Amino acid sequence: MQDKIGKREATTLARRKHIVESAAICFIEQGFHQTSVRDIAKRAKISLGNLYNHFENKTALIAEIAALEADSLISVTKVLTGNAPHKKKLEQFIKAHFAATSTPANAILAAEILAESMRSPLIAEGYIRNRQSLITALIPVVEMLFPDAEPELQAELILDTIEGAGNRVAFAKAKKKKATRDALIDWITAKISDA
Amino acid sequence: MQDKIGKREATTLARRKHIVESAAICFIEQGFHQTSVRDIAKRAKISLGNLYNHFENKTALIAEIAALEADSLISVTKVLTGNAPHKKKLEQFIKAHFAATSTPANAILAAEILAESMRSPLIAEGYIRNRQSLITALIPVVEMLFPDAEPELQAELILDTIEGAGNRVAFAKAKKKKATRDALIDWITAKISDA
DNA sequence: TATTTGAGTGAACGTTCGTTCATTGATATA
DNA sequence: TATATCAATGAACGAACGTTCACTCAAATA
Repeated sequence: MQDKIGKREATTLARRKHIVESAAICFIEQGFHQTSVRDIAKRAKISLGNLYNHFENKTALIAEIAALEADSLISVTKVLTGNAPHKKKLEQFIKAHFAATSTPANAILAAEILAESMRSPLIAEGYIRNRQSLITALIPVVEMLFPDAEPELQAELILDTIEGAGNRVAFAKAKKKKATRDALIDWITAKISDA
Repeated sequence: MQDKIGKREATTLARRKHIVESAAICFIEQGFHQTSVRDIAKRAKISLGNLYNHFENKTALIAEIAALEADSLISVTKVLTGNAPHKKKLEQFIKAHFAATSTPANAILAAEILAESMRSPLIAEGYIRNRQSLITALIPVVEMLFPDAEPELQAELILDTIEGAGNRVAFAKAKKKKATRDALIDWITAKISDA
C-alpha cells in the first residue's frame, strides 16, 4: 500500500482540479486576458494567495487548460479503431468531432487557445500535438477511402472542414446545426471511391 | 468646390488612418487585450490624450480594425463575377482566399477577431456580415457546379475548408503551403459534375 | 506527544491600466 | 486682424492588475 493517498494529498489534488475547472469557466465567459486571477479565486471560493500555492502563475493555468483539450480528443479517436467498415468509422468520427467542436463552450475555448497559440510557443506546442494525434488516427482510414490522395494532406483538409463548420455553427439553431452536419457528411463521404 | 478638403480636415483624416494602422500592428504583435492604449499611442508617435481626440475609447478602435477586414474581401469576391468558366472562377477564388487567409498577419487578426466575436455582439455582427458577403458571392457559382447540393450550405462548407486550411498553414513552410493549396483545389473541384 | 509540513488567508506592494482634463498652439472663420 | 475651433500635449486620477508576504492552523511524521 505504498501508493495509498493520504487525506492531505487527496484534498490537494481535488482542490487543484477544482481550480482548473473554475478557471475554465472564467475563461469561457470572459476570455484569458479579461479574466483576472482574483476572478478565478473568487469562482473557486478560495483565497487569492492560496491559488498561488497550487499554480506558479496565471500563464501556467492557461497552459493547463489548453492541455486539457487533449483528454477529450482521445474519446473521439476511438471510433476510428474498431472493426466496422471504414466508411462507417469515418462517418462516426465526423459526427463525434463535429458534435464536440460545435459545442459553444468548446468553440469559445478553441478560439481562445488558437489566438493564444499565435504568440505563445508553449500553447502552440500543445495545440499542434493535439491536432497531430487526430491526424495520426485519421490517416489509416483516409488511406483506404481515398487511395488517390496524399493521406496526410487529405486528413488535414477533412479536419479543417469539420472544425471550421463546427465552430461556425456553434451558436446557430439546432436545426441549422443538424443540416450542416448532414451536409458535412455528404460533402466528405461523397468522394469515396467505393464502400 | 463645396467638398474641397481643408488642410485641417485632411491631416485629421490622415492622422486617424495612421492610428488605425498603428493599432493593427500592435494587435497583431500582442493581441487586443495585451495591447495598451499607451502602446498604440507610442507606435503612432502621438500623445496619449490625442488618441482620445480621434477615438472614443479602446473598444471603438478594436471594432474599427475588425470592420477593416471587409475591404480586403471585396477584391477576393471580384474573381467570381467575370465571364470565365465557373470552374475556373471557383479555382481562382480558392487561390485568392487561401492566399489571403494563409498570410500570418491575417491569420493572427482573424483568430483575434473570432475570439472577440464570441463575447462582443458588436464584433460578431461585423464578422457575420463579412462572411455573408463571401457566401452571397459564392452561391451563384456553387449553384452551377454542384447542382445536387443545397447551394448555401455547400458554399459555407467550401469557405470552412479554405479558411481552416489557410489559417492552419499560416506559419508553415512555403512548400507545405503550396502542397496544401493544390490539395485544397483538388479536394473541392474533384466533385464537380462536369466542366 | 512534540515537531515539521504545507494548505489556506487576506492585506499590501509596485505597476500598469483606461480615461480625463487643463492647457497650448496652429488653423479656419468673421 | 481678432476670434473661434480643435488637434495636440502629458500630468493626473482611481481602479485593477499579478504577485508576494507574514501568518494561522490542521494534518502528517518522528
